Amino acid sequence: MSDEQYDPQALQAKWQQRWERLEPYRAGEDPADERPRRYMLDMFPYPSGDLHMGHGEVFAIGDVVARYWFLRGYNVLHPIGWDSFGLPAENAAIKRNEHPATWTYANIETQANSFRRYGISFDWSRRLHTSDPDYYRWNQWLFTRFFERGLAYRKGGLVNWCPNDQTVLANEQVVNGRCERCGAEVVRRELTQWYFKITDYAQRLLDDMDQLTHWPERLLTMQRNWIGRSEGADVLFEIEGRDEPVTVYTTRPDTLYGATFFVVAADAALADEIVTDEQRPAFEAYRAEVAKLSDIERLATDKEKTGVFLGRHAINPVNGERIPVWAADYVLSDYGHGAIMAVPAHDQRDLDFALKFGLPVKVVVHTGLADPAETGQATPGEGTLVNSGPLDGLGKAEAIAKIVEILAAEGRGRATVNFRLRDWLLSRQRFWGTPIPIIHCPDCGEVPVPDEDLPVTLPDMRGEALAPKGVSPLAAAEDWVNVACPKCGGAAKRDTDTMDTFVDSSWYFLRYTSPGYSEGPFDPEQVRRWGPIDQYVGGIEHAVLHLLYSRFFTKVLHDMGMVNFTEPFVRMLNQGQVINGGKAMSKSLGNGVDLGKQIDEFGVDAVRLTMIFAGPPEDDIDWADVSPAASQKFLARAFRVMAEAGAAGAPGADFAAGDIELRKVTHRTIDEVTRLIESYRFNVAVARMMELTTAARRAIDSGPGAADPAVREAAETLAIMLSLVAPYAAEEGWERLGHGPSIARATWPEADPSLLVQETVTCVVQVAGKVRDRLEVSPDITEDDLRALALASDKVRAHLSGDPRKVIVRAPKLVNIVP
RNA sequence: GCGUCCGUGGCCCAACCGGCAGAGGCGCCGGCUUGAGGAGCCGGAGGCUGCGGGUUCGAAUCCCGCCGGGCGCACCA
Repeated sequence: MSDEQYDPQALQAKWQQRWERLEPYRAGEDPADERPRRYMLDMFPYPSGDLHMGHGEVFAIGDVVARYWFLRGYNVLHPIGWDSFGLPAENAAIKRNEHPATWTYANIETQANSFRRYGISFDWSRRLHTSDPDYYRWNQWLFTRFFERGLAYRKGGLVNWCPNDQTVLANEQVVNGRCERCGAEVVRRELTQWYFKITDYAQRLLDDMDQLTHWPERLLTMQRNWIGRSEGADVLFEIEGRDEPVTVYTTRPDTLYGATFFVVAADAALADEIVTDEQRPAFEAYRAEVAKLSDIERLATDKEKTGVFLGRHAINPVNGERIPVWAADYVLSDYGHGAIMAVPAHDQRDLDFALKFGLPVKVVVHTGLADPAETGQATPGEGTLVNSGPLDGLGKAEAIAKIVEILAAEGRGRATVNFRLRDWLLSRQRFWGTPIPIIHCPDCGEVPVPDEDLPVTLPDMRGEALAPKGVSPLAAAEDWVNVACPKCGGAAKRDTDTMDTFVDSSWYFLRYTSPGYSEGPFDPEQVRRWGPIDQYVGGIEHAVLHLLYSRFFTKVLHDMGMVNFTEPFVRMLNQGQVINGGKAMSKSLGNGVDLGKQIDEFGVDAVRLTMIFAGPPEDDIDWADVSPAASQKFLARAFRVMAEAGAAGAPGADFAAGDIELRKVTHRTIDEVTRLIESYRFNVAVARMMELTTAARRAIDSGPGAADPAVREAAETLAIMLSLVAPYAAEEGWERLGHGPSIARATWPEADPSLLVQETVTCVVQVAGKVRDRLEVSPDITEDDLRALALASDKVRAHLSGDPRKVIVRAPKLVNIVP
């Protein structure tokens, strides 16, 4: 019976080769192809080495969906590519004294081979690598378009600097004061950098979330928090001795009468401008102190308030009161206007500051709570306005409306909206990325490289030349840097920074629709045909990185008339992590599990099945809790059913002649698995496949036997359903059942409704909520009949002493009698 | 601290709209098979659904409060 042995490695060798020849997963390109289209995408990998367990999970999940769509008859686009620019390649190049491309493309080949073995249903013909000049030239082209529209600009300011990676970072890449990539503490530096004006799209990024009805709620919440919209008012304060008034932003203009001091961000230009000569030494000392703090120290919530008096006073516009102006680091220079009015009675931060420096506290909202000056607890809640002139007696909402009206009439303020979101800092002082296509000309300024000169390719640099020096390595490539200005022809220099690699990934999903296109980043016709992406699968860690940036890019491209939708990803699934023993796998813990070794030991199918069966796709998988060996056992069992059924008969049997009991199981399974796959409960779907396998096994051993058409029907059904998760076993089983390759071209089975109806159902009869009897009844029994039947039951009557008070009938499944 | 999701046999996990707590897997125990082991096949045990209250004829499911955990936010005025 060795013929029915399940030998995963042999099947892999056999079918991987055949699939490569058959290409069953190529997206249909024929414009006359009438099949409905679906676009399935997994977040493309960074080629850091071979594929790891995390990849194994994402791609196994995505493949269930893609393969299901193939079987449902869709024209499916399921592409793969590599996010191949980035720091690790550069670091490897320095260490090995070679070009970053060497390491990068070697890893890509390794991963591509592993993907092929892993049996993912990719359309390999659309493969792309973001580090190819053919790809990154379009980054440059897009950058130029953004620049022309004022969406890419350069400005100076304090930026996040990673001392380990020796480059600046976007706000999104700083997590709790640490570099998102390497974990080093980020410091702040004053630098001139390129930005994308994502803040122009803040409101739309928020509004269009209405379209994202198939995104996980927590992901939307993260983006909402990140964008951080708030409503409030701008209020103008005069500063004694300064001509222009200073604007502050507040969400509580109703508390304006309670402002007892004024705070300017210590690092804001305004502080430096208005500090008096007398206070300057103290201010400068303070500012230097603050500059030394890391983000982690600065943002510690339990940190004591610090600050320094600037020697000046501001005038409260509503009552003319003189209030002292301080500098402090709890006010941020890049939010609002970098200055605030402080209302210590009703804002905890202001109160902490006031109590520390002995500043007055004035209650203007009566909340019924104790005096903040006494308790140290600010009262930020609602109440009735007091000590506030025309606002007295009003509630919060009325007071805000009224004060805004008054301020507006006097030209001293207006209602406004603010966002926490900052512009996207995109320049990086590293080599292995897309050169920014700008030429700096002493006469013409920032001149974009003309489209016909794109791509600006990277100069050939390797090894030590790439070592981080705090400025881009490109600056050292003099032949490359020095160019003629495209406008005036004079001597000029290229910008030496490269783009954040998140630029690359912000539009790659559009390129897949026409990867060879040379007239633009993508063929708008093909994007219309395939887009937007029906299902995207990837990690939640990209919530306010890649997923936010891609949404922004899509909107800009929409405004440019290049795409016909405003949201790129219709449905989003965040898979969980693969962990081991309750902890993330890591080298330092020594608890890593190697995907390749798991596959060597258990086979691709068993590893994939384990990933899918472990639990809901968004849950973490603890590899210590699951059993690839058990998966392999199940696959062997399923395989034997297919092989035995195949050996006992031929395709085309009349299923209707088969064993009715098994047929019912098969069709109930089809019905349930279809629903389970469509609702993404893949783990439960696998459980149903296991049951079907058991039922078929029983039919072979102790029922009608392997030759019964119902057994064949069950086996064929099993093969097709199993192919979503275990393509090798399924494909071989399909062949044993007498079908030609590939199972990817088979049709998803349909349940016969006549086989789903049950002749009888078990009705539970309860007395006072306790089960006392079970009745076999017809599914369409009437309530009255069921009630009579239940009351006639001896077992029920044994628990009744007289007439029941109430009888609840839920035909046909339940009767509850209340005695 | 605030918000949010979650807590079901020893373990991973099911349970449609509130209606018999258990589908599937791991582990454990037993039987058949085998020279033995493994594999295979068949069967079994195992629970106050985190705790306390409430709504209901009926609660794992809905509501409130605790306890424990995950995630997010946390000087953004």
